[in-house]
Amino acid sequence: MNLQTSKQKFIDTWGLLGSEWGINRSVAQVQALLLVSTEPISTDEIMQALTISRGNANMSLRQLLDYGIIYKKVIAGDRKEYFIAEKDVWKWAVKIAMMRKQKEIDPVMNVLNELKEETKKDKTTEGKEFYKTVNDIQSFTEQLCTLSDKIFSSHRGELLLKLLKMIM
Amino acid sequence: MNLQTSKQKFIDTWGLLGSEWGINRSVAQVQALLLVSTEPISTDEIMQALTISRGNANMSLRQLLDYGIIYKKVIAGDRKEYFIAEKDVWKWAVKIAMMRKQKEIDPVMNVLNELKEETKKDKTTEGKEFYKTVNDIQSFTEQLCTLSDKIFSSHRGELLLKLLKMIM
DNA sequence: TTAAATTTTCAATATATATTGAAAGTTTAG
DNA sequence: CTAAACTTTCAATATATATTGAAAATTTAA
Repeated sequence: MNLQTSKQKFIDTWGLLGSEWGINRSVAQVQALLLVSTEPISTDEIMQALTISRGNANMSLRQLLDYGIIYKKVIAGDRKEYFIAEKDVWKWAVKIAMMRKQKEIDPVMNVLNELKEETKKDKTTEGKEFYKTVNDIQSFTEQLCTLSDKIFSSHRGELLLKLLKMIM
Repeated sequence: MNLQTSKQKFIDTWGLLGSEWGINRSVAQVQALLLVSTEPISTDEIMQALTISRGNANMSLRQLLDYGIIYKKVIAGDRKEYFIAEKDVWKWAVKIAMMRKQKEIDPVMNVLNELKEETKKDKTTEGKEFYKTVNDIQSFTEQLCTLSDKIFSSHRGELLLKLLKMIM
């Protein structure tokens, strides 16, 4: 298998994983393509490499720029925009995790807190059971978020390595 | 807001979160409904409570049973099947995490390992760069999986609590 | 047995999500 | 300025995913 085929396999696999985890396939593929590109590439090159439309390529690039996991790169003497990927896995993984937490976990946590507040004073068995269920999920999630915040906010995972050593 | 309304809000929120993370909305809602039910409930009651079809209710229940996060409950003198949820958040969270790792992460890790194997001997700059990219992702993921395995395999999160204390 | 109750299956259908592509908007070289 | 190069937008369309519902299969009470 040659390198180009390997790169294609990487792009396809990454796209599939994304779609299984609620990240648009094209977006994941564009990130993958940029990750395995040695040179900055333009929208036209992305369209060609992934056989996607200009609109799709543009929207995927904007989303990745918003996430802060790819960058624009100016090429002297060329009007086109070129793009490169953040290559440090830690950096981009942290950004994706933070973004998804903020966009999807935090709103759920807010609802759970509201539900706790609303049922706190309910003294029926049913009310107390509901409160407990919500509270269990809420405090479990909070613990996981706290731990992952700590791990991700420590530079380049030194904390993770320390923790791994500690518990092995 | 009364308890029934709160329960409905919980079910809706849980269904939305599921769909954002690649878990079928109905499946997530059925789990949520069982989590907030004080009594075992039947397929018909689920259909009515969530206004979903018999086929959908049945398939969602089978999936949750497969995951091992809900159980069948026999009610004496009744031919119908009744269902209850695993209420221990740790237990069901671990099962969901393990299942998704096996189904979605492990196959990706296998591809990454294959790609490393295929490009290990490539001595071109491009080949070495690709190898590094794949290796970075692969070893990062491996570290996270190792840590989460340790946390999740320790009973009811005592390890998580220990880790949290340690790093605060 | 057998027939009513219950569960399962899956082709048809509906819904949600992703993608296209061309028109509109913006930027820049000359 | 202005026209070509380039980017963005978004209604139309295509694709993927979820859901239905009725027929088939299975189970069980009598």
